[in-house]
Amino acid sequence: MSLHEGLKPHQNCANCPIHYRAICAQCEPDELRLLEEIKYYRSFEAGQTVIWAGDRMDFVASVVTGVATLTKTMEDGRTQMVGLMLPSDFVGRPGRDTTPYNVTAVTDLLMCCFRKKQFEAMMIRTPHIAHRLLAMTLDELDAAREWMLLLGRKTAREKIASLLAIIARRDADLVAPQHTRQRSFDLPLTRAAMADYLGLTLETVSRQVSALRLDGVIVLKGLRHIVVPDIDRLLAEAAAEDFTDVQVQGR
Amino acid sequence: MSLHEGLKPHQNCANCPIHYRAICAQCEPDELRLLEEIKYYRSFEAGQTVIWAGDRMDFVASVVTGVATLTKTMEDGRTQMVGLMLPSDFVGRPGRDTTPYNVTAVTDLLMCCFRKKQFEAMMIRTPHIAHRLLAMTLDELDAAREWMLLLGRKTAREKIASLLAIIARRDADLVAPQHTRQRSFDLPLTRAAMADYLGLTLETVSRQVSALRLDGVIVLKGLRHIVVPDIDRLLAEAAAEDFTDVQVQGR
DNA sequence: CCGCCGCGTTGATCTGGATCAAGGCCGCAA
DNA sequence: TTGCGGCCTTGATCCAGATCAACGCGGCGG
Repeated sequence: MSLHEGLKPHQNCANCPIHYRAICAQCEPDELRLLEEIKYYRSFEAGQTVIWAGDRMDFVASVVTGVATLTKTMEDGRTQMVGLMLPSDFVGRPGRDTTPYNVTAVTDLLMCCFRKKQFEAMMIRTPHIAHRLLAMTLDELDAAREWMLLLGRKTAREKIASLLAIIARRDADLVAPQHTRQRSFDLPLTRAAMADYLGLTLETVSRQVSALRLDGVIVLKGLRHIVVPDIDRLLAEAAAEDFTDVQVQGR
Repeated sequence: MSLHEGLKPHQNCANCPIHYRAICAQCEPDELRLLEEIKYYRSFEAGQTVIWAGDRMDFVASVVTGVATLTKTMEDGRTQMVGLMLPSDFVGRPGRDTTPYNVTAVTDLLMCCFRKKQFEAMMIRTPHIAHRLLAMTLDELDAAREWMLLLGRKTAREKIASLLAIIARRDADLVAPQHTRQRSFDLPLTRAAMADYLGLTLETVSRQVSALRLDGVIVLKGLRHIVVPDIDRLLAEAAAEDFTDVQVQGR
């Protein structure tokens, strides 16, 4: 699918696939019209870097389609993913002009951007945007803290199961809610990216994915498509007591 | 020091020790007067739980003096600290009525509280508060992401050094800025709490603290008071390239 | 004075995941 | 067709940190 084909359908915010959960979700029609005037789209190919840590960032943006990651890297090369940005997530920080992490497109990526200056001005005029940004930031903070529990205390197997559960859920949210226990989705990450996410090595990721497959928790169709026969089983493997609750009330 | 002695001096927000960096930092005098009317103090003794994960939380609060922790616990008892709240930090989430983590006083603790309902009403009327809360939440998110790097990729020794560096910095911020390389501070956490913070066991914490002491990176005066002869040496041990930058621009 | 308890240290051993190494699969370009 | 590069898997070995265990120290209540 070409990226340019993706552009046209969303010129109008009203048909935008992420409108109901993005930064603009609470905007009134007139506010939306203002946003529509200043927005512009940027697309990135899989693997491209959107912005480097420490660089000047003069825009903020919503992920429209595709997946981006935020990563931190130490001088010696150790890297840790600190954010997985899926459609509707918001990237950038009003009131600061450099990013503290790399932003990378891991799949082809379409972003809805606003010049930071203009966006900041909007924020002051339209409280709905500031309000929505606060709510989204608080959600991100909760997610980051959940992730800290994962990084600090979960086993490799639990980490893998948790990641799969998160992606399965976010994927399910985008389409109709499902009432069966079966889920299936495409894994947007390489083994190396999963390792960076989970604080593991890619070998360990590979081994644990194999183990979950051998134990029947997941079924692989090709390398990247995953079928989960029983989502509850996966959640149990993730040791995620309160996943359902937290995520549901989250957004 | 009795907790009640602590109450009187801050009845007036203007003399409050955390006023310049807490949620109320950007308030105009008239806004401050409104806050002053609805605020109330609560104090907790070291070890007391402020609120349990999942419980209804009908207030939000600033830490005035003392230290509190946010922790998450799995059914099998594994626990991970997900927030270390020092004076001026803000606890609670407007727009949600339960906490997803335990809040515990690790030292004697004084909090400046607001009923959530009233606070939410204030937020709508006074944009300075909403604005400040957004900035503080974004800072928290950055700190959480820094912490994720620590949990996912740092060695035990680096973790300890990082924690000591964070506390040394926050402590230094509260008093006059220091231009010597030497720092000293009281460690407000037990070995077990440090372990929960860092995703380690308390034995490993104990061993690594000893190792840093034997290597001359830190000097212990009693169990809890720590002298850092050369803060740059400690930062190097923490593998914290950008600590200074990030924290300075942070608040 | 004794015994207990909370907190910390230190030692011995074990193990989950890292590291090092080899090879498989697939798409693509020459 | 061959060769190559990206991605993934699997095996062998190693080691940082967990686990299990013992003990030290100071405060406190009997």
